Amino acid sequence: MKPLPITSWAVLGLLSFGRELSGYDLKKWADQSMGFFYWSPSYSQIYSELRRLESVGYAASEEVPGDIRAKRLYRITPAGEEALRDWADAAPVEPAVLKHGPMLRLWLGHLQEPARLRETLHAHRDLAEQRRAQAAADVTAAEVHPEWIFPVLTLRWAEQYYADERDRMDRMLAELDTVTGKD
Amino acid sequence: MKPLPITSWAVLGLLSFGRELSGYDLKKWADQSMGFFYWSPSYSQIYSELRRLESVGYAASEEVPGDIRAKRLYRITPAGEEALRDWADAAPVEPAVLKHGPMLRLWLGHLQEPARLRETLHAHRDLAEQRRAQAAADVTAAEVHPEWIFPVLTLRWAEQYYADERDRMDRMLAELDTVTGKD
DNA sequence: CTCCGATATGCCGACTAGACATATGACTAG
DNA sequence: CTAGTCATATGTCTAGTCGGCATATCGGAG
Repeated sequence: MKPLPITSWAVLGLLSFGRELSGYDLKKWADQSMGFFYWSPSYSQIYSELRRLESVGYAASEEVPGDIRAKRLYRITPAGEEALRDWADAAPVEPAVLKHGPMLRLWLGHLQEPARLRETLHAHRDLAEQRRAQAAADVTAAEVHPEWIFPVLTLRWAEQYYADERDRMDRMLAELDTVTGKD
Repeated sequence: MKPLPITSWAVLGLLSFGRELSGYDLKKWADQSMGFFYWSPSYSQIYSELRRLESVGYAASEEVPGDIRAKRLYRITPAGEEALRDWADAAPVEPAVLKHGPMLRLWLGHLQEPARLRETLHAHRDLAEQRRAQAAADVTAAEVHPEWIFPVLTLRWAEQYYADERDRMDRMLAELDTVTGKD
């Protein structure tokens, strides 16, 4: 019995809030609730993780005939809940990993027109502000549910994270002006 | 002729500073200089990227008999430099992606002892401070070379990034205390 | 009336990480 | 003095992951 990858536990974690979800629901909800601080696994990934979780007995599913087309709803099993708790308790926490495309571009700044570079960084700054606003709105919507306290904490964190990101970009743009002489 | 993945351009970018480097050198230098804001491609990845870059004519190499064992030094070709410039100018910049393990743990906070969770977040806080200090030291070492201005800008950004990360963790730990009643 | 987007699932190819394999000299702990 | 570990240097192999495409149907926009 080999250890499961983190993605498996993340998907099982989505199920651990007690709702029955289809693969499609799961993806949408993952994008919304974990998307601010963690990756968004692709649909294909989610569907194959669900099959794996079911095969090891951590999840169970049933076919539900829908209006448009049938779907399969998954729920966590008691065995799955126990395994998830054990994992959260014992597994080492890997450090945060960042893949920052705009910074990579800045690092290669000697290859580009300063004006073009500034455009790129400015677009990133605006995106950060959009995400901050979205996180702020999600906090407001979620904090009325006391059982979502931990997701709310991460949303508050995300709001600050994207505010910081926006402010760093503003400072970086100003610094870039002094370096390239505003040309 | 299909487009190359970003990693190819990142490796070519490492060569664009004009030095001749072995795959081993490249990995070490990538860890040091881009590691703060971008992933660190594995050795296997780097070696296969170098072979690909040479096969499309963007890099050239020569065998150098070393003291201990021979090594192969790569350099960028004029065609590679032009292709890299075109890429930097034209390719869309993908948004930054974060994979934040400690936040994932907080999101699943209902599964864990509050004390254990606090340990995890505190360890992450200390790691952020370490990285901030390292980035600050690298800024000092690199800013004496005027041709490294863009890498220096990204290092200054990284110093602020990890300072912000540290401060957010401090605030999050305080907030967690009020939520879980310091138990 | 046709095209597009949302629902819902899944395959396939390409990309990526990480463990391991190999070879050797230099340091270092018992 | 000798075994173990580290650094150099390159590479194979497995498993994990992403993104594009395929499929099917319904409702709304133009």
